[in-house]
Amino acid sequence: MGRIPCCEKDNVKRGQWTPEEDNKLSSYIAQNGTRNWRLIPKNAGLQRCGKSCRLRWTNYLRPDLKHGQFSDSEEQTIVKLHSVFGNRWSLIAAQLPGRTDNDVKNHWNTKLKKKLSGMGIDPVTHKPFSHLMAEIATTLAPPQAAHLAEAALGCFKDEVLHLLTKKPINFQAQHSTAVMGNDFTNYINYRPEEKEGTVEKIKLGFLKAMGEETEMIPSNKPWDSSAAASTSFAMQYSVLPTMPPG
DNA sequence: AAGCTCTTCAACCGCAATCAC
DNA sequence: TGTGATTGCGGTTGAAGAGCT
Repeated sequence: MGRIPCCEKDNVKRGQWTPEEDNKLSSYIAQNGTRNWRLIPKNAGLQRCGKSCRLRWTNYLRPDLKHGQFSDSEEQTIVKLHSVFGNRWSLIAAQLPGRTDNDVKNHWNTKLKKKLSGMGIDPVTHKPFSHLMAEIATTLAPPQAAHLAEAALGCFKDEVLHLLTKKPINFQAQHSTAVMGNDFTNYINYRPEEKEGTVEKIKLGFLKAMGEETEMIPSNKPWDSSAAASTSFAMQYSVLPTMPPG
């Protein structure tokens, strides 16, 4: 049996909308409203499925939509609401006049997620990665923790690699209005001095999780980034090499 | 200049919720 | 109250343009 299709796919055009189609749809809706999407394409003289018309109208043609860049305050709102509601895009978009759920979702996936990751914050839990690593390391017995930590590193390997090998993240600067505005300082509730501890916490957490001797690099020695790179890959594949000698 | 990769965002898909009868 | 139709939602895809080598 299977699902009943929402429309006859053979007779329906797909892909990008033309200005002519937009005009037809807009003028039809201006005169008749948006009742019964199934009939709208037929009545408006469009070879489109009703679902496609609804999407085009709600995401692009509606006169009350904003089409420009997201402002800093809009971004702050999205991040805050996402930390509470998760991927409930329509709920989040409802708090942003003129923005659609699709807009918010796209902006989150293409910009905000990366922004948070780059700041060392997990975009799913909204916690700093260092905290997640520490939680993994401290809440489980070593044998299970080792496997879970491996899995976690697989997920976060890009961010961890960034932390360990690329330029240090400047938490002070990241808290500034240049990135997320003043409110963001309150949103991430941790202190600038955590910068110093981030790498150490990750190393400690994994050493602990792996049941290794917690041999630490003396804090006055610089972290060898090439060794760090191989270390993080090694951790991904469950072999944790000895930390570089001091 | 050409080809490749990356990013963006409009559009599609399928499922779930809601509505109408 | 049950059932089919419609609408809403979130995940995913792919075309187009930008950037890089």
